Amino acid sequence: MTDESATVFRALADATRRQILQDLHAGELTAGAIASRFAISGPSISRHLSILKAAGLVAERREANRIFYSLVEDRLANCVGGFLSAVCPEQVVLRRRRGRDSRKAGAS
Amino acid sequence: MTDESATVFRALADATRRQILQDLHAGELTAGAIASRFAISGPSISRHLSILKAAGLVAERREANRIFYSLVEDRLANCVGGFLSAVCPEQVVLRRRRGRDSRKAGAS
DNA sequence: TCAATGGTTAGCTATATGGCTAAATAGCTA
DNA sequence: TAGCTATTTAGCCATATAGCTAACCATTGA
Repeated sequence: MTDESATVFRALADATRRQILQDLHAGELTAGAIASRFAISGPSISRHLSILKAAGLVAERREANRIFYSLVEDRLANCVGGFLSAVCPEQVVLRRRRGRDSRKAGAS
Repeated sequence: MTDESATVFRALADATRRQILQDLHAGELTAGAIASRFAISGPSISRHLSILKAAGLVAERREANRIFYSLVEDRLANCVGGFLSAVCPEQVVLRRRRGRDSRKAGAS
């Protein structure tokens, strides 16, 4: 919890990974489908996906011989939105957080 | 505009820089005052500040022989909040953006 | 069991990053 | 001008990052 968001911000530092997250907003995609959207090699995309997964920003689901990746919106919203709330709370509003600390979010 | 937020996300990738931004939320600070909060050398902090400045996340103001740094909240909110709005709009709300598209923000 | 497809892991290279110390610059004050 | 404080710039070093190709699992289907 303390500094655990570091992996998230590190993951967001790369433009390809940010684009992957954006692409996943429309719905889950296979690794191959994701790779086909970029001009870089499959293995490189695979590594990007593993970084996103390690950061908790995506989840994977295996079906037959392909792997579907999907966005973990809560994770992104909580980490990044949490940071924004700490640095410029006047400009951003987090919608009620779901999950582990939903009961603490009693503020107006 | 296009991919100009890259410098912002790159700047946010480092924990020291995120902490500096957070510290600046309380008000402007001199480079020395900022440096004294960390266990790393002054020159290193100076470089972090130049990266934040290049990203447009902080502004500097010279007074006598010290330099005061201050947070540029709009920049942070627009870049990062803009990304969140694109990836997980259901979870985050951007309060009215000031500046270039303020007239489009007719919401309450 | 073999081959084909979809992905990942290994190993390599080049560049970027972040930290340090030493030296330079900026702005006072004597 | 000299000297002092505040901060940045210049080099240097070690590690991290991102890309590539080649090789290795995993799953399905003949």
